Amino acid sequence: MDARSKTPPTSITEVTLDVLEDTLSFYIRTMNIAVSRDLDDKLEGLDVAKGTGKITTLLLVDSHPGIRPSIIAELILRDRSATGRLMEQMEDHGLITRRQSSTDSRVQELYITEKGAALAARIRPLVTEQSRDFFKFISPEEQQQLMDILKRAYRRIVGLP
Amino acid sequence: MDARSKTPPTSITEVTLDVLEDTLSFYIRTMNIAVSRDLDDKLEGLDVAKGTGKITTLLLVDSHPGIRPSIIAELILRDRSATGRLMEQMEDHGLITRRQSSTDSRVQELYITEKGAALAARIRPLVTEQSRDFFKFISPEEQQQLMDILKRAYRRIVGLP
DNA sequence: TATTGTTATACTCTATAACTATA
DNA sequence: TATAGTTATAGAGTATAACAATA
Repeated sequence: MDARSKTPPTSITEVTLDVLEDTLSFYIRTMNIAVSRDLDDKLEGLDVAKGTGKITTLLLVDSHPGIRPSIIAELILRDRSATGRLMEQMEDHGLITRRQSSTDSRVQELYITEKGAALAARIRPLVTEQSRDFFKFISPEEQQQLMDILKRAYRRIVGLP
Repeated sequence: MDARSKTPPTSITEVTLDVLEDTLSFYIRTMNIAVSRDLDDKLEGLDVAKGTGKITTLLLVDSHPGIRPSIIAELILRDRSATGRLMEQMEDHGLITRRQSSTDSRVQELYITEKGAALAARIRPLVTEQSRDFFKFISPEEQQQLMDILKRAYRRIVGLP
């Protein structure tokens, strides 16, 4: 059988997504676009909007003073070069500071600034709320299911127990 | 209480993700990075690697001859300008052709080429397999659960019933 | 020899706005 | 006045490779 249609579709309701209809990675990828766009809107103008990594970095540095860029790199799934540029950008914005470690001069220690701490405090509720609101039409039980499974996947991929 | 640690962590296992630990959008965004990277690897050199949209476009045009760019734009969550550039790129690669509609000269009809059809046939199993393999460590039942929920979210966002 | 971080490059995506042509 | 598609631009992310300094 062939799913090919005879006349061109004139509305999205006449379209099927071919094999993507049942492909989990397709939904992850498209939902990422939607949820990231919504998050950017909610954080507009806030110095951590746009792109993945800024929020995680800010919260990690705030919660773990002295954390190293290479650890953040592993957790946000970026390489060291991308992470380095991210740190530089956040330092330029006055959110974090970088210090050379006294015990191993190759490594840097990251510390939050006052401005960074204030921003962290401000975005924590926003980030939580955005996720909850965005998935509002999915029941809390299913949201939890979804998160449990994805959390397991994430932890496995970054190498957490 | 304060989750702040006293000494800098030296391994990712000593780190907690702050509020992101329980934030669904965080996991969607990070899993997107991982799954997209893996998909790019699996499709390396294949003219549809890199970026979301090329695969969907190729399969949609193959399954729905004469489909319009604006319909594809809605389904891949891009605006018309981004979609237009995507169409141009795929036409340059000889995968699709664009024709002006005879009934409404504003709209274009997209058609697959021989080369495009061959590529579509080739990637269909690859795309399905990639998703299955990538989430192999999650049980088939849970994969299905995950997909059902995300599919519902996707359909709601693009405005499908 | 491995690790941490830097630099450079080239490519792609994203968002916005202004524009043409047609309905 | 609304719709389909184009063009231009600025900002961001991504991948890769080569590099310096240190362990």
